[in-house]
Amino acid sequence: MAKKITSIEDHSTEDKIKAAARKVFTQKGFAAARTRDIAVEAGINLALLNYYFRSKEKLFEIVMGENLAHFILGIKGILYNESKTLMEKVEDIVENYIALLKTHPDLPLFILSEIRANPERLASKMDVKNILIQSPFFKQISEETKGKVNPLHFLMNLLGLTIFPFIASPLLRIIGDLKQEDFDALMQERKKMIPIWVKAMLKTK
Amino acid sequence: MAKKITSIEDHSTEDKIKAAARKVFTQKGFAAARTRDIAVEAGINLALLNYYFRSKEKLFEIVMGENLAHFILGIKGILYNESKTLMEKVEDIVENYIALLKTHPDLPLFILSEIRANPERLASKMDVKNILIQSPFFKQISEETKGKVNPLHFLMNLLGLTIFPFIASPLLRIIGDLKQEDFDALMQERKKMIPIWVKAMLKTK
DNA sequence: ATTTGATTTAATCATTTGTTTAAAAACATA
DNA sequence: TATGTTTTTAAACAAATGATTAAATCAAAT
Repeated sequence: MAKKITSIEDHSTEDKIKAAARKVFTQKGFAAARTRDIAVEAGINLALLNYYFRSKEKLFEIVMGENLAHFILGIKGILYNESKTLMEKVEDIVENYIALLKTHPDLPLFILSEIRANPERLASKMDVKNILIQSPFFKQISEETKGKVNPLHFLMNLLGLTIFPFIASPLLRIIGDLKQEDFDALMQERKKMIPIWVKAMLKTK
Repeated sequence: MAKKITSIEDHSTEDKIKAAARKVFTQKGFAAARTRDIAVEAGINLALLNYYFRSKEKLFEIVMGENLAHFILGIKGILYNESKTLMEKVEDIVENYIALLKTHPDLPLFILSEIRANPERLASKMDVKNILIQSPFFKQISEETKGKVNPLHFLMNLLGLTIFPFIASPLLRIIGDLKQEDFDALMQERKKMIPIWVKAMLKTK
């Protein structure tokens, strides 16, 4: 197989291809992405793509895996922190995701689209489930709300408030006549507001 | 051009193709959808697709247009109702969308994915913007909250809470070990809860 | 310097896929 | 029935696209 000695150098051919693939796949999705686009973006010969990663499919699996890890494992540290309250973790999660999505806005739509297009691909990553439900964070939702709130509702609310605006940003930007910087400013406001809103929601009922 | 007299009959070839196209496009997206898949789904000869609708692109435009109309114009009546309060309209919108998405769960992801893939296609539908911001609903947000709430935040919250769970349903169903009926039940609960949550959020400064 | 293995290139292949064509079949009308 | 029109079919085409091949180049080791 292909092996690179230049692990210090981040501009190895392999890494250039992977970076280009991440960009093209994430922007256009698997089906619309052309291996030739990836090659051009990486500035390499088309055949090198297959030389280093056997196939478009294999390359995609790698990019998708890293994207998923970036997205989900990124908050694992927060979920498993033993010394913070539920609301402190909410603040951390919101802050983490809004920062991440500012630089990688089309990560959520990419992940969710590809899961819909190919649900079985996710099956192998089902440990996602355990990472979440076994976390102290998940227990805290039940405990600190004394069972009055379904943890799934809590999760949907938190993620819906945080992630949805990025997914719908093209529409929202048209509706609100927003430049990129205006949109970013709105998201910064949400960093502060979402924890407050979530707290208010918890007090109902 | 192709014209059908059998407007009573909903099983004209043209309608069969359109129905099949809606199904395949909405499920797989434009790029991954194969004209042959559509033909098989419709039970017609492949060439008929081009006979009735010049091209895959043209057929897609029609399906997308109808999907968009279904999704956005569907709530126009609610937005422009002159006799209901803001919160009554929130209830109506939530009810409308949860009912719609129960039968058409992949409508939002389809629309948002294709807008991302091809933003200029939406440009023509920019009246979406005016339909919204000129509506009594939009004015009510400012009035009934005395300018304390940015209408865009209000909109993101309402739609995020309502629509996001459907977009993320494959992940949520894995996390929560939910059968389709369990998920539907959760969404029914949200019908009642979201207006309550939104009201609580409005009270926070 | 030569050899050896890894990397890169240009060219080509095989398949998929949107579309077209030409003829057949079905239909309507006189 | 005869005639013209619409609809349907089977076959084929051309372009796009993922993948492969064989030769060239490069780098390191002997």
